[in-house]
Amino acid sequence: MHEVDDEGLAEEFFSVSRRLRHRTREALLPWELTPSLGRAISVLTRHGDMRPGALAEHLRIAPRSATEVADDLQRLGLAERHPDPADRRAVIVTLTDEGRRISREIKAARHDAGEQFFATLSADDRAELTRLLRKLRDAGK
Amino acid sequence: MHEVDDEGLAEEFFSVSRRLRHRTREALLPWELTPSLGRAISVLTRHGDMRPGALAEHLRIAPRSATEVADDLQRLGLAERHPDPADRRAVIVTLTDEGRRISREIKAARHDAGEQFFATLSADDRAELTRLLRKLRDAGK
DNA sequence: CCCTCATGTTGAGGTAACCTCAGCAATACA
DNA sequence: TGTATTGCTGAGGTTACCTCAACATGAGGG
Repeated sequence: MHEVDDEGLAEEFFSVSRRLRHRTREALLPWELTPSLGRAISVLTRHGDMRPGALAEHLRIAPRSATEVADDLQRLGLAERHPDPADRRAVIVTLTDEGRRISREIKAARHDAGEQFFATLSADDRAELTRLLRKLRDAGK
Repeated sequence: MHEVDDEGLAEEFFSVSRRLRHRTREALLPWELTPSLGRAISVLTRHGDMRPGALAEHLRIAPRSATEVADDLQRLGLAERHPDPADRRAVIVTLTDEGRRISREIKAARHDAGEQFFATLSADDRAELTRLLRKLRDAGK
């Protein structure tokens, strides 16, 4: 019954996070996709085509970095850039048919990987973890 | 009241983890230390001088990467390498006086940063989170 | 004592996933 | 119409890892 060590809490976090990334990477290996591209595809699937800036917001990365993500997706033939009819400065990143196909495939794989990784936890624990993470994510804007 | 989405759980994790890293980095800014060096110092302080291999285990990174961490600490004058008297293949990484001094200083700063980051959570929530992270960390060896 | 195998560290070289800064084009606004 | 803002991207970092292979040393068998 010792007090909670917050420094250690952060360390636990990093440690678990790195392991999770490893697992996710393995799960995506059959498609030669990195975790970050997997996340991007999943955002595009869930929220529909969007501009790089919006993608950046969803992924919580700098706008410039979303350009890179779009580049990679495009290079893999999973996404395309189209001019935004509403604003000639902007482009819209859209998933290709292939992108959508892959998206469906990896969704299952990723779900399994998540399942496996978080399977140590009971359904209640997972719900609890989700609640705690949301709190941390939403804190400070 | 919608069901828990495991894919999202992983995403939450990455998102929160990156934010935590940002915060930690800011906290260590006065000492020009990166989070990973901060962690290394804290391991050396808590568990005493050790060989790179052991450091790698504690940090859960590849042995080769611990060499790099040791390099950086040495370059900053915070650690030194000494031959292991028990095994001439090995070296022992020891904190310098400066290293120990810094260690004490940043311990407080890091604690504060952790405090601040996890302050959103109640004491109970923090305990709960620690429990969940330990479970995840210890799962699979 | 030698041979082989395992262990500890490190050089070389690579990667993912970010970042900032500056520039260009287009839009919004006063 | 001039100025500020917005959206994207080129250029050029950086961090924190990784693998692979070399090299020295140590440990155990015969």
